[in-house]
Amino acid sequence: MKVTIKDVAREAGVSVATVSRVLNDSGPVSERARRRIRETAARLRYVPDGAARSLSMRKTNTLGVLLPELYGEFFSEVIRGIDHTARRHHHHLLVSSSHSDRCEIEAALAAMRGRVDGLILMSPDMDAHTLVAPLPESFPVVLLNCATEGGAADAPTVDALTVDNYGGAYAMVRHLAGDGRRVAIITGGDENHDARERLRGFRDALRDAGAEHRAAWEIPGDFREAAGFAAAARVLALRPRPTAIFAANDAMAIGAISALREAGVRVPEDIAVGGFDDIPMAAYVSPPLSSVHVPITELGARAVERLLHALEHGNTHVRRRETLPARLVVRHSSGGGRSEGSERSALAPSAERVEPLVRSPPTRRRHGMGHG
Amino acid sequence: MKVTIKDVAREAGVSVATVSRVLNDSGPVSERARRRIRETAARLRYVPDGAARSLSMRKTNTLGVLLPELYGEFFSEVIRGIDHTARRHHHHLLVSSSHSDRCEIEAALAAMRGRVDGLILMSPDMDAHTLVAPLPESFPVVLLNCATEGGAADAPTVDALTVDNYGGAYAMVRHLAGDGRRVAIITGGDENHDARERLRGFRDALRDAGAEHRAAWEIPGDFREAAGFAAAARVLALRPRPTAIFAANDAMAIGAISALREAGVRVPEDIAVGGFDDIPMAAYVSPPLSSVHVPITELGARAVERLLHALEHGNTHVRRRETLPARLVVRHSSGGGRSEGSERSALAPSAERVEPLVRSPPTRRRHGMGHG
DNA sequence: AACCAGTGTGTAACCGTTTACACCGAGCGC
DNA sequence: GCGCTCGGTGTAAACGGTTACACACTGGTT
Repeated sequence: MKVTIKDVAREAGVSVATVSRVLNDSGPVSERARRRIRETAARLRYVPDGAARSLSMRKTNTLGVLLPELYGEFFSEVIRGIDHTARRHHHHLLVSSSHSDRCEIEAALAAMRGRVDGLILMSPDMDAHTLVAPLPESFPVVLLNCATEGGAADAPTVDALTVDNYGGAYAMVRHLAGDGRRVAIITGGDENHDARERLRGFRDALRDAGAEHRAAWEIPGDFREAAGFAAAARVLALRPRPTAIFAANDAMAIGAISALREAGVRVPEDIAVGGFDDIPMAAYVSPPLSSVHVPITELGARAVERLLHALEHGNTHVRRRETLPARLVVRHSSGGGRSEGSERSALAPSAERVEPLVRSPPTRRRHGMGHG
Repeated sequence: MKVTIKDVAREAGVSVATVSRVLNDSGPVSERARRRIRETAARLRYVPDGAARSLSMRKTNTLGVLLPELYGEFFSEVIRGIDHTARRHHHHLLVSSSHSDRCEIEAALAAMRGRVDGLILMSPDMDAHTLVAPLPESFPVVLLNCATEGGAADAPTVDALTVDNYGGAYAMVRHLAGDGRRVAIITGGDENHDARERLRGFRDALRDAGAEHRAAWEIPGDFREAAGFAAAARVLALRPRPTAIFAANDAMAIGAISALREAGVRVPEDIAVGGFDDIPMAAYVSPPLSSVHVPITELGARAVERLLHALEHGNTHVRRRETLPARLVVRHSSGGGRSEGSERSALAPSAERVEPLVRSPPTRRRHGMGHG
């Protein structure tokens, strides 16, 4: 069928060991043989078989990536960070989407056995510990945005990375409540770890701000635009009516703004709106959406670095849980920035106020949209 | 180290062959042995090794996917279609990004040998035939949006899928020129296959419409937002000034609209703008952007189906080149749809006119943006 | 009684690599 | 001349599965 190392060896008049040594630069080979083998391999178009190599070396140079989905602005950016870092370290990516389904995750995990050296797992809807428990102790795993119940907080049993959902939500809600507004939240579901943390930040911020807080102001959502639309309608029916809405992600915030606009409610004059994630579209909607910027790409990049580190040290390193900072980005939907009519405001995020650091948004966006 | 099939066999008091037969449902095994093996395998948490399996069966159940990038609205949607279809057929995905660099592509191709059963390759910037030429004849490949110079048009040497760049551009330019407008184009680069086809559609549409056409009205771009911004400035300096701009993709169209707005030029009254791709953001910018909708997700899905078909038939099937239709979507930036101020127009694509079919945009978007 | 079909099982070859080990010269100090 | 190291090479055993083949046993035909 295909041309194997034996074909090359026979053709070049040497043994397979010598061919292997030349191709991997392992062990001494005479210059003459070296040249002839190189030439033969090129002529025969020989390419070593990955599966055989992996089996023999017990190393695949491949990282498994298991995300809830593979598309959408959020996951896309995660993958970007993962891909970029992995390829820099000459590793391949075996990706799969779990659809947050326990069976699918378990199946994917089983299927990856022997095909990957380590795993990056993102599963915000499920307890990750029970998922990775069946895996052998020596198998390196990095968790992304997962609830990690097991182990003490300062000595986790598995590596984990999170963005600062709590802190970001806290900052946003303090900002929204700052003008004496009554703040409602559209949540992201009870099962979701990110959603729970953001809700916790919301509650603590209101408490610390001395602002009023009612259970009815916590409207359930599911991270999708439609939920934001529906939830905003419910907010409008509340008495006293909240004067600010914190949506647990940007998609729901955008849905909420749609609903408010249809109802003739002005944003931000009547009701201010804030989101979470700072997806690229946030700066483009009208009015430009205040949000919490999370370093999504960096999250993926750091995950790969941690995984490779574990690989190098035989997974004997000390496990850590790391939280990446989130930054408040104030645009017009919460009263900051420039008014809607002026110049590029709806199209370019030139008028945003960022805390505490200044970001440079156009670069990222300009690269992200083109194709080909 | 890990638990292998031999461990299971020893523990269950049978031979490896029997264990293998049970786990794969191949060949007859007594009910008693079957039960004991199942129980033992579960107790030992045995999971077969993928690499060993691939090597032995000469089948990996994995598809290679090589794209210019892995992120951004466009590629993200392609991956979505690929992932969804592949997992439905129980195949895994080994993905890689090429950055349109010849060396990287060749390296990735080599690395995939023995790890994948077939390949989906998207490389709009490069002649794909010279890329896949080194691959063995028996290795199935599906090209996406590639220039395929080799072979007669009706008997291509390799499977290929494209979207109707020419037809979509043609429809858009006929639409823009319909009101007697002078249409300029912002191109996507000479090397890019998609860009070339869209330029061809532009030229033919102007010719068929009997509209004026000048070489100076073809402004070079590169598919990125910044290029659209710069190109629009150049358009404004032309005399007579064009009254419509066809940007070869949406990212450049959005950049162009920014530039026009900064210059105080009204869109669409003074200059109408049309894009290409219909990325999710297109309906959200202000004014909502007319574009050409391409079935990106379906492109990925079809590619997988073609690949699996080739796999089933030992790659002996007859190669085909297929073109997926593109649809004109008229929104306000080209004079269609509702005016900017009314209701949800800037936020929801409720006011768009679609030809020839009606699409249902909210569904896709609502799923695409959330995370978790 | 010889034959055959069919079921259940084990042995061993094979998939395409890497690599431990053995071996053989050559060069060199003693 | 003897033992040494050391560069260069080949042989064969892994790696962890699948599977062709042989074989044993059972029960029903001829």
